[in-house]
Amino acid sequence: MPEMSNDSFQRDTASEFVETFTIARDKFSSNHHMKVAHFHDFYEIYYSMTGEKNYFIKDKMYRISKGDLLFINPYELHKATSTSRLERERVLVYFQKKWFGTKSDLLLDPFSPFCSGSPVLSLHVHEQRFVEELFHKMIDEYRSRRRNYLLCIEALLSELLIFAIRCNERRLQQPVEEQHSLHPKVIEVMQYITRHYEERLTLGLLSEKFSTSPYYLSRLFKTMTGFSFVDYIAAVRIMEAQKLLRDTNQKVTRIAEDVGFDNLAHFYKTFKKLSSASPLQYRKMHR
DNA sequence: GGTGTGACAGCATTCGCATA
DNA sequence: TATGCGAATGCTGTCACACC
Repeated sequence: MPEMSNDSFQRDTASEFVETFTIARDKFSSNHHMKVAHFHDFYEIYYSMTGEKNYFIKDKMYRISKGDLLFINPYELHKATSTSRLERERVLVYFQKKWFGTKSDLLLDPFSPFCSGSPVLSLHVHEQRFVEELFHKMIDEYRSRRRNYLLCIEALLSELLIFAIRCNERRLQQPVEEQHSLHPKVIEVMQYITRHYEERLTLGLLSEKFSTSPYYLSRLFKTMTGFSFVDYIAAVRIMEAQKLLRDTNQKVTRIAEDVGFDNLAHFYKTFKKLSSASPLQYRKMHR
């Protein structure tokens, strides 16, 4: 495996704005965590080179270790937490569907890890070498900015996706190994929040509804998902608000109300925290 | 009027620890 | 594994104000 560059870019915040394509390989200590539940409007591919971490995606927790490829769709809620004290090394690829042009059909392939089976592909050693070589070439092109480098990266990314689709197809034909599921109570609570985000939701109300202690529910939620009860509710509400801002012409005040915020000032603060833009700025950026 | 921000008080949530 | 308690933290709602 050739030595890759140590590029880095702003990461693990919902503020990332990726216009076309970004790639980076970086190292970071176990102290580094995503601070909040996290989602964005671009595709993400994560490759783990060393270390271990738990990755919460949508409503499941996955244990990620060396040689694992992870595929995250736009607007999919995710958050990573470290499980070891060791330094970790990873490659991250972010790209927009529109940039990927006609090849974006690969994203919708029935065997694409973006849309079928588990979002995690655990690679054998020879497969890891192949994928790392592709990443190395992508990073080299990305850094050098030589003539037609984006076309070259597009071809390399297509090769990576085709490889992933074939791996996934083979895997789906074999007996499925169950991923790390969340505690049933946590799943129930999450599903309830997703269906009732516009209502008033407190730890007290939900612990009563699901016959458990608020202390225990709060702790269980944090342990299982990596983020707190209130973080999750805020993320679900802001995702819905973003959807309404993109797809409708409703006023911000109305949207805030519709997604469950009693208080407008609080809505603005939470929206900015998770989207790094005010509601109207967000609407302009996504129209 | 609609949008956006800051200060502040009250209280819901989280954390650390203990117990069954 | 599940729960409870006290203390600390920080989220939430209210109000005031500025800008367009």
